[in-house]
Amino acid sequence: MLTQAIEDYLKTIYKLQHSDEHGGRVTTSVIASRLEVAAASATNMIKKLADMNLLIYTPYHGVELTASGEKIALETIRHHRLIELYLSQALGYSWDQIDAEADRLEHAISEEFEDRIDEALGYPTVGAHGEPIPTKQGQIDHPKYRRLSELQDGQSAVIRRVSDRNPQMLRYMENLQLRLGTRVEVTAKAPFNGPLQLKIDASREVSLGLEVAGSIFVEAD
Amino acid sequence: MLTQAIEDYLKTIYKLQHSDEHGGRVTTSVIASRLEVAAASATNMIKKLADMNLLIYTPYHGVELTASGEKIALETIRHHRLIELYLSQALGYSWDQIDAEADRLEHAISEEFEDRIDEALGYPTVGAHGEPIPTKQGQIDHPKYRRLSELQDGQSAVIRRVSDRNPQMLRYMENLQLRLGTRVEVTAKAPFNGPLQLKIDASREVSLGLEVAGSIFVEAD
DNA sequence: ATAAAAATTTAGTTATGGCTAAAAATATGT
DNA sequence: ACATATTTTTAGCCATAACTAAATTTTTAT
Repeated sequence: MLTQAIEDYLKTIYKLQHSDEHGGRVTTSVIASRLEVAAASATNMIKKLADMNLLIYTPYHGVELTASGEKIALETIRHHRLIELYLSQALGYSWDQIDAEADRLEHAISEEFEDRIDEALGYPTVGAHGEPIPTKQGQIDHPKYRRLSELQDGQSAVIRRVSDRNPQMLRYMENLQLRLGTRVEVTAKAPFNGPLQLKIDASREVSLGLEVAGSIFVEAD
Repeated sequence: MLTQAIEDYLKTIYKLQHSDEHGGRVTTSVIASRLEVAAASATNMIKKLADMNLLIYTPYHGVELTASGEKIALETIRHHRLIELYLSQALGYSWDQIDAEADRLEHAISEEFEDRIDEALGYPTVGAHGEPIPTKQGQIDHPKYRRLSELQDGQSAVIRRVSDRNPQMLRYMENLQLRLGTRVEVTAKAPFNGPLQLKIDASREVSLGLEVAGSIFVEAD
């Protein structure tokens, strides 16, 4: 019924719909590249999902999840984020390892498992990388944080979320002790898209490239 | 490469080879019925596994795992039993729930996950139902316990393993507080394969049917 | 406006792992 | 020993979900 592939597509489409990067338009090629499959494979699956009324498909123009498609996506995302948090809190996984493990486990766990780790974690609302965790009823809000790269010289902020796209980058951030809740202050900003100088926890100073700074989401004072 | 189906077949074949019930001969139909697939499906998979050198197949007569087939089977069984124990110890699952959950998770976890729960459990050698847990190197021993149903009137023994085949029966045992390590004494045995009278933990007395008693393995004094 | 480029879909293929029905081999009972 | 029953295999089919190559549609650039 609900195969792993279906859950993966719906989850990916949901995330694309709610990311600012593609202007709301979720096309075949973006889906395909995120899932690392050929565009033709994505077209096939999209048609199948449209037949199942999980999304609305306008050929050549993109897709949009229906209410039932979104429900399944949010359930999958909830599984993923609870598992990620459990791996890091209960089993000592590092930031860069949890996504890959959760990608496989999210399709294998029961509702029972979901409930038990939810309880063990104290009913968290935010995942290991700061993402919101949808409730069991499918409620979720998307707080709009600013990218660290957008801060002006002299501004101070607290890290609220980091992108989980690149494990190597996550490892780099972890080494710098850039964690959720960490206070950072931009002490200098080099021109021509140069790196920014950062004071971490009011103590250490580091120079941070824009790619990394753009992957860190902060709440400014 | 190693699909879920392959791991399931190898695990099942290993267990059948080491169970006393079928006299060592592991046939297509026994495999098929354990996995709840049609006999023709089992034949197909068996031929595939033989091509992969994971087992030796004598058409119309049965299969025997090769060293590499056994290695994969033991890794899968190790995953399964570690997960079962983790579910019951760390997440509070009951005896009857862990097998089904572990059946799905065993194919999804990484070596990292295996190592972490192994450590969290204190490197256990015995699973939640008393089964031996293969080592990472694939070592395992099969202690030969007697069935509670085989004990004579007046004999006393300690429960060392229970069959995990029937969840309802597991729930029944759990309700009676028949656990690993529980001391039991046969106080009476009804003739003509009748039930046996059991004193549990030197206190409560219950009457136990032979089917249940045959699913409990004990170490007699 | 239209030709070239890019994105998307269609058509056809592959691998996995099920299934049923029919054929063949093995086991059983008299 | 041999007819019947049972087990197993073969043959052919189906669904899932990937792929490449070719055709089609949309977008972009002149």
